[in-house]
Amino acid sequence: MMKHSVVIVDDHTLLSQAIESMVNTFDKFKVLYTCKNGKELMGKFAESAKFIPDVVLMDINMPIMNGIETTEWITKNYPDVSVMGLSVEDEDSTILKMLQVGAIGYLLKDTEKTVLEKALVEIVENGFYHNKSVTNLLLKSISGKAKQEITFKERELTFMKLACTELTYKEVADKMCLSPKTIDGYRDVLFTKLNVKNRVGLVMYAIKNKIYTP
Amino acid sequence: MMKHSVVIVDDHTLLSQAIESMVNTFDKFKVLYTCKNGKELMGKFAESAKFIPDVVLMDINMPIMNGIETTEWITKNYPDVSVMGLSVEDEDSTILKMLQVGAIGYLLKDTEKTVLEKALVEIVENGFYHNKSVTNLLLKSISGKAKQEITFKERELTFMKLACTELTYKEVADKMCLSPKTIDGYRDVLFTKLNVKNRVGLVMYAIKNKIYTP
DNA sequence: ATTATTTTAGGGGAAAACCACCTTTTTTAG
DNA sequence: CTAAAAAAGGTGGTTTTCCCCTAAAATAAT
Repeated sequence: MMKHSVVIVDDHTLLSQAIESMVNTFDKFKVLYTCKNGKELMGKFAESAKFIPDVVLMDINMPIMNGIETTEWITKNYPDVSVMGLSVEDEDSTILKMLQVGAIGYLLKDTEKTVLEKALVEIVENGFYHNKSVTNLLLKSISGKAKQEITFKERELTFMKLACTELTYKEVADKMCLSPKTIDGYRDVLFTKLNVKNRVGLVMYAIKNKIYTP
Repeated sequence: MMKHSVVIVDDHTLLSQAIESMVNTFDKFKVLYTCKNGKELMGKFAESAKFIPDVVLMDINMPIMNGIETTEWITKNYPDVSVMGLSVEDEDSTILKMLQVGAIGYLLKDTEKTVLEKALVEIVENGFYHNKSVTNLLLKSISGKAKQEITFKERELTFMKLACTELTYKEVADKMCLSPKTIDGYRDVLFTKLNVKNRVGLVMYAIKNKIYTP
């Protein structure tokens, strides 16, 4: 029997190679190659049809081109390739986003070896894999409990980043070449929009949502 | 030839099992078992002498009992066991701390498979492994450039954590059953000690140093 | 061209945060 | 037992933040 081909995308070389070793112990699967980011994967795909696998195991947190963008690109241009998300974080919004852009399954990094194998088998045989947490998440999402996206204007993002520093609002206004009163306005809008009470709340929101990275 | 035994400690099951698969492909090494945290490892060591390996591959960021504490315990009680740190983060202070408590080497998670194998070989043959970044770090440390530890009292830590919330200092004082003026004092001491100008600076310090986790 | 809408800006006031300096109590160490 | 250090509390003041409300200017839509 022909083994199914797998490609692993993860910026941590050791991890991707370790997962490679593991996948290679599975009966029905073999690793074609590994990549450090989405860009590298795009290059491979373009290079030759031989480099297009059955399944991609995709880490979410990568520099250069992250898992979500890359997954979107794959499912759009190579709909026959199944993408499975792989991440240490189990934030609802991240998982949902992956599924929205076409990932066919999602695994947290602290799952058992056998679970990964079963997931891979299900993907190539049934075309999908959902573990319980994803199912629960989907249910939550459908029943409308998953919070809707909050979007920000460019200026608001700039302001938020500066609010995460030791600058006073007056100094922030200087940096942005605006009147302090305008900054006052941005702050008030964001406080309402994000439902926070003060600057610390704003800072926490920015960090939790990766608008500002400490 | 007898293979050297390796134990992997990492809270992410998939990763530890993946690394297990990889190590098992090395000629001279085989994995005895894997653990999810330091506590589990202590249990194993106590259970039977058969569970004491030649080398421990230790992740730093773990719940329950972290890599540093665990390493300290191992080197103190089982000096014949070599511990090698393994982490995604390359913060100077973390690596130094690992070496201080007796780790015999340190690898970032984005190293090549062959590097890991070479490191393991060096450890069992020469008794140590140092890659270039660790060497540089040691040089920096010796030349006194590595910043000295700042320590905190229990109260200060509690205060810092509460300062990272949307509570006002008055509310923080209530929570800690202290006068607002005492809180004022804590704040002033910390501002000076950490060289920050305002509450946002304090919050950032707490997050960067994992005193508060968002 | 005339509405909307968004962006920017401002006044005034209350609360919170910040800062410098001082006193008392409790702990710790010699 | 006592000197020193650390912790806790206090005065009084300045600056910053926060919040309500209004409005000109720029942009987009009809």
